[in-house]
Amino acid sequence: MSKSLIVLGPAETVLCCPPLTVQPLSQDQADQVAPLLRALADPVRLRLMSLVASHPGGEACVCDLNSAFDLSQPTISHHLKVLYDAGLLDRNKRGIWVYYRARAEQLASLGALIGYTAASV
Amino acid sequence: MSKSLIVLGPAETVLCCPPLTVQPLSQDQADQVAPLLRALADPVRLRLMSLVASHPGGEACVCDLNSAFDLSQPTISHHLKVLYDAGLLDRNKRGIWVYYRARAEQLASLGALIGYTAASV
DNA sequence: CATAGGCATTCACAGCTGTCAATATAGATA
DNA sequence: TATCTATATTGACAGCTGTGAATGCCTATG
Repeated sequence: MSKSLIVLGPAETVLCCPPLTVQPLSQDQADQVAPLLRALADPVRLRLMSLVASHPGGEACVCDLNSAFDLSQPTISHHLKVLYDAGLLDRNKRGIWVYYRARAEQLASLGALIGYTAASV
Repeated sequence: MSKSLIVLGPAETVLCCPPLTVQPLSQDQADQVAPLLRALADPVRLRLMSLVASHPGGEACVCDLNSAFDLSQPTISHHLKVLYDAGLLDRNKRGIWVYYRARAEQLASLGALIGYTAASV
């Protein structure tokens, strides 16, 4: 029930909300949360997110990500940008290479919003 | 890490997956999960979902849902169908009225997949 | 400098999505 | 049966989305 302040995107701020099962979302809240889900709601971006999030060190180089897909480099770059703009990935350029890091707090917030239950399936 | 069998849609079955942060999703897994997120990734459907899920009794009548939006009845019906087809809502017709119920297990699975963390923000 | 490699951006296009008006369907009731 | 009410379906359309080809930008290294 306690509302938590989470950081969104390069410099945005969003006041988030209790779990779906606890209280109806306001239209404003829904308008803030939906873009995060939209960003995740694509098979390629889901795989990108899990590749980055589960990578040793919590970071993955784009060079590694490109090779995991049968898609063009611009397409992968586009998907990474969508995740970054949504505030789900951090970007970090070191030398020639660009590294992305998952924002665990954002994922945790989203997860708690959607299904906050101790009982497993 | 343990894979759990969850029920999807009117009669579908889906083998689900460990949290994004634990292990990369396979393409097949991503293809199965993405539609669920797509269904949720709309402000209207998010509000519909939370209205139903947080309704006393866990059930909500369409007649109540329509009045909560500034949208036409067919549009609400369309969004409910999307959530139903994705396996996130159950439908139940009693007399003239139709009641929808949230599938808590599905929401819990999705939530655990996205952000399974004890640490709050 | 100049060149090469890693990644982002632009442009273009087919396919999908949210919306409403019109219409259909199903159940209750007269 | 006829009619009314609640919900679903169909058809149409503007706007968005995922994709690749071509190109640009930055950084390291000759």
